[in-house]
Amino acid sequence: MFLKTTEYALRAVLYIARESHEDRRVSLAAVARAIGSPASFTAKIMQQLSRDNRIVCSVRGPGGGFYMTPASRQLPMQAILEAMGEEHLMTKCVLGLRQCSEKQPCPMHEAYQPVKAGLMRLFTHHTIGEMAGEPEWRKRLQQKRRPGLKR
Amino acid sequence: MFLKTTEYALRAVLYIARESHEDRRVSLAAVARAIGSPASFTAKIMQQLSRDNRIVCSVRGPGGGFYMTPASRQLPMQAILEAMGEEHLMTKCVLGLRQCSEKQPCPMHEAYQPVKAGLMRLFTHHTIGEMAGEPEWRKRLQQKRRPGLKR
DNA sequence: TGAATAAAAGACAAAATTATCCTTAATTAT
DNA sequence: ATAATTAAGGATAATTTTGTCTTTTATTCA
Ligand code: FES
Ligand code: FES
Repeated sequence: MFLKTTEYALRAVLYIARESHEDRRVSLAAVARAIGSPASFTAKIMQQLSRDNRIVCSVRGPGGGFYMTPASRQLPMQAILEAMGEEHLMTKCVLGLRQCSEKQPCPMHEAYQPVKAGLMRLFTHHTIGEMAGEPEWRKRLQQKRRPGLKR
Repeated sequence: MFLKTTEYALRAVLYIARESHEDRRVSLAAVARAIGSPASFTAKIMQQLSRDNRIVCSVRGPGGGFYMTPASRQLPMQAILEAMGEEHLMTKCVLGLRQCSEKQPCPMHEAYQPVKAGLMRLFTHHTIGEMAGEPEWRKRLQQKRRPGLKR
């Protein structure tokens, strides 16, 4: 579905949102650990996410790290996709045609419509803060290491 | 969503299904033209799709080309994904975690469920032949060339 | 002020995907 | 049989994505 970069971004933002809700600022290392992605790669992703402090804010130096303001936690999930340049995935044609519309529908368009609508709804009708929600069973953000795979 | 390879595959199969319904066999060149993908790349994809004649059948030599049997047109769309090794996309976690299940749901799992179900339904409840259907407005499989982009 | 810390930025490397080209094998028609 | 046609297969290249490493900049604290 999404690029790995974007998947990491979604996981990272949800993690930071949760920590920020408890007024905790988190380091790059902590984010990487929490979402199970390589630290130096995570760094690049965090740069995209904290550009202009649009989604997450960053502070350098001792005790620094990343956090989200209550305001940015009110952003729709879509904002993460936009920051990663993958918002088109919600609206693109399932066959990869340049545009998806009723005007010139592809053979799958009609049947795909509900899925597309669901995707759009998923990312526009839920805020980051809401998705990051508190219930214990919503905590999973890191996959268990695949045994015998270094890193 | 899918790899470009898979998008091409979906378009190619739908095209061939339609032609086969009219008892026409189509050449590689015709397929590439119809779906707007580079011919030599399309060749590779066709190889995957005609391996063991599982989805499309191929015949070499003059007048040769590709076609689908009525039986293979009865296959669910999913079969194309399987042939391309992308069937996991229907069931994978939207955050990219290794497994997606109620047992260990990610923060988006609940909200994502309807989309996932829709995706699965889309590819399991529709046959290739059905998707390739006849109505005029279902004919679009090729995107107009982007002006000023060589190929 | 100076040293330590942590993210930003940039250069580079590896891997996967996308794409091209050339040779081979199968089939048909002459 | 031979030549022509068409897909299969293999090698290689370009591009994009993914990942690493090093240097720089900002911030804090002693
Ligand atoms: S045009 Fe293909 S899904 Fe809408
Ligand atoms: S566990 Fe993430 S979508 Fe199901």
